[in-house]
Amino acid sequence: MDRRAELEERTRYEAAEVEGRVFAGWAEANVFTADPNAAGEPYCIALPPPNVTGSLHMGHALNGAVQDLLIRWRRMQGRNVLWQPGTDHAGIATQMVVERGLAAEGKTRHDLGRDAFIERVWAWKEATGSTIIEQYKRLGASMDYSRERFTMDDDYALAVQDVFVELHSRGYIYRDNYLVNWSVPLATAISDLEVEHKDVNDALYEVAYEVEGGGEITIATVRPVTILADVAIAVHPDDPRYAALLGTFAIVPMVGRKIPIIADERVEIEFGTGALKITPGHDPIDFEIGKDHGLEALSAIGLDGKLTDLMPEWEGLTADEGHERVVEHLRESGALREETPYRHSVGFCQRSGARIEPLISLQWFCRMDELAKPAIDVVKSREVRFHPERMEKIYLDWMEQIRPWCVSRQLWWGHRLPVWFAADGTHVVQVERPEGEGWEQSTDALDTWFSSALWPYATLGWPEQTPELAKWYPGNVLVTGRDIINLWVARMIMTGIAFADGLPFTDVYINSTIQAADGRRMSKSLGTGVDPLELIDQYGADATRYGLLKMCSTQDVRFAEGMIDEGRGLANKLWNASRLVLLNADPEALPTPNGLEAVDRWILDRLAQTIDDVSAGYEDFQFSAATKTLYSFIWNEFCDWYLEAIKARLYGDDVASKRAASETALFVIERTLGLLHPICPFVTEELWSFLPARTGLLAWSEFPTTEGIPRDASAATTVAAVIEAVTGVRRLRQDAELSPRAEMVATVTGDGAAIRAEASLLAALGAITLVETTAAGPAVPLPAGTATLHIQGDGLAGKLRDRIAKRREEALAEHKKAEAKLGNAKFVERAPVEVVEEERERSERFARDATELEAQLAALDAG
RNA sequence: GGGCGUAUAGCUCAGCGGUAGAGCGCUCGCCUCACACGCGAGAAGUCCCUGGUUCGAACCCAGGUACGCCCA
Repeated sequence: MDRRAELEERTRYEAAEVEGRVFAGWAEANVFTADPNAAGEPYCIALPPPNVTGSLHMGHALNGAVQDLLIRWRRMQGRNVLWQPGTDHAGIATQMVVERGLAAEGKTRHDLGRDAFIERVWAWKEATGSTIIEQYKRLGASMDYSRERFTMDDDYALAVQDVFVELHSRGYIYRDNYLVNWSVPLATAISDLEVEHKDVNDALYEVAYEVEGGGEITIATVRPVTILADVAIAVHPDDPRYAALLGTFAIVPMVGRKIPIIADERVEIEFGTGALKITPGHDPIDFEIGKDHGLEALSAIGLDGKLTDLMPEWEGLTADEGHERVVEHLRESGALREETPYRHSVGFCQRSGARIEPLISLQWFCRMDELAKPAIDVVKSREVRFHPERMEKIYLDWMEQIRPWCVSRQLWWGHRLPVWFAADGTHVVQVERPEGEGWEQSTDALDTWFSSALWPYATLGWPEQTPELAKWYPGNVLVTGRDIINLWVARMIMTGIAFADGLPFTDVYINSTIQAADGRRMSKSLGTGVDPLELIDQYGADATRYGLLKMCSTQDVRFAEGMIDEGRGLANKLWNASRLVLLNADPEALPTPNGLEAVDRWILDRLAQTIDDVSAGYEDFQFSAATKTLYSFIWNEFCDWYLEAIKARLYGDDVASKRAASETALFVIERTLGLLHPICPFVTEELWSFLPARTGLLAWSEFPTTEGIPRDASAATTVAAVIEAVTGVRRLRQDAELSPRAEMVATVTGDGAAIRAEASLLAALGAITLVETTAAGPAVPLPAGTATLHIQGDGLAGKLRDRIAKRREEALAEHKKAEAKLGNAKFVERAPVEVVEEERERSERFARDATELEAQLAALDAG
């Protein structure tokens, strides 16, 4: 079947039929493949590497749509683009996935041993690790898939180790016994950013401790089980209630330990009883206070989550069981004075959902303050810009009070620390195994975010000076979600400055968070998730991309499927508009307009404006605005008016007129496809293949500019008058209950030369025939302000009496409003002259309209 | 406890000093030779509340109310 017949047959745009084929075409032509030796100013985006265990969710889809828009747009502008894909190894998540598989076989990772387990993880990764990257293809993402990287690739792993060693040698990385966030089920430390805080209903217990030498002191606690590890009681130095007790000792209930009563300004006088039990082994503030006062840290709960031998008969109980026993014991002994419901915020492990135990353990930390300093400066100086701008506050707030980062994890899957222990317990930090016998590598793995912090340059081959690194680093843009700003954006900037000698990107676009339709968080566990792949199946990738980009501006949004549907509608509309033109255009016509009529000049003027607006939208990260501009141009201007206006010319016998219409329409379509391509790549590429005289793929074509497109304001005025006339006549037909296609005869009064010249346009669009007569009928005022269209027809005015009366009321009301403004001396005096002038015109126009309508009513009533 | 954001048509959202907008939904009329995933017409809004600034406020400022999110 030839292409024309094919186009005739395909009366709907079928995304499912097109997308796979078009994508394969791009792949075959290597459109996405980046070449460091190619010409063009470099432009680089590193895909924030999704978790290797993940599958595409709405956040990824939006994120991918934005990045692909930028990349396709820049590619069309002739930039040498690289969009770098890949995944991160997600230590905890991946280990959990593989352990679940083992559990199904009745095994644990300990049955296999570390090496065999890691082999098994690799096997899993080889089998399913590229799932999410494959899913990005469904979205049309034009990443260079040949460069897919993984944070555990051999050379990447070396880069990670180099950074660790370097940070250690600069004195940033150190090992210490410290209170960390401990996840009992995962048996590992986690960082502050992996802890989620939630409000929980607990109880506040007031417990009396005996004071040596008589009396007692009552403290308040939400975790009485930690009493077993108390090492002091602290009160505020200015608290008169306890001044006399300072320097004396209290006796810890149950265990009988003698502990000092000390003064510390960090105690809140108003909280509880004002006396704070100090348990450095289980609370961050207590840990600090304990350190400053030289107190020992005891642990009531061990790393296994069970009670230690501080109370030998309870050793091995779970923390919850221990809590019950302690409360029971305190109650029976009479030490428990008060138990009141208490709601407070508690940390939970993001991955396992378990309550975090703050526990002391020996971990590796990275001091961040010095790394943060230059990274703060580049944001404050706007070398790195956040979009929307206010997002930089989140970054700066965190960076300016940054704390040491616990980088070690007690996991098997991940980058093992380049730390080597000798038999005597001493250690060295270096990449290579040291010479000699008996060295054991640290069993700890690095926090996954430690390795992903290097993503923008380690994927380019750093620390080797590769052509890729030379070409694409520093990079341009990072597109991500707000929750990632501190986990990632901050760390990429910090390490980029410290190691790669430049910024990983200069713009950070934070995309909206998409909430479920009911305003809740979109999540699988809540069952509120929407699968973007299902949307792509149902509506097509173009529609999904369009909808996501339309939905998201600078604030969070509720998911609205209607926006996706709107995208589908637009794709179909563009498809059919193109069919109309391609199937009916002069076969000799090329997209180079000549011999233009007013409506042709009008649509070209509108096209030029659209090119400016869309380009500005892409440039300023205003993607939602760009989708709206394109929608209204394509649908409401090009289809609703221009195509309707030229149908008669396309079907008619006037060769020159048909030729001009064909050329103009083809030209507008050609440019529009280019403009829309970054948002809807599939339908535009498919249509491109049907254009006459095109070369190559749209994805590689030049992005439209306004160069050579004539601007014509007077054509815009004329067409606006025609549109007003046609709309007015349609309204009259509806009100008079005439057929929508009824031919109408009209006459123009007033200064109507421009509209008289467009008689054929009025006929084509509105079935209106202009005649010269003095008979006045129902009036349609035209926007030029001085011309009026009078519709001829027996009895027509009578049918329209209500409408005429209503319009008169409206005109009077508007006139009155304008007069009131003009009557205000201060307005006339202080408002800009244009505004006053405009108001004057409005007033006159409404007065004229009202008079005209009044006369018609009078004529009607006179019979 | 600290911070950020949002309240505009039935729904989801634009607009951010000078005549209240879109899509969907709704009402009415159309199978008009690109599209019924369509075409035409229409109804629908104390722009959260109270003050203030201004000739003029949905828009700026202050306070309040209600939601949402982030950080500790």
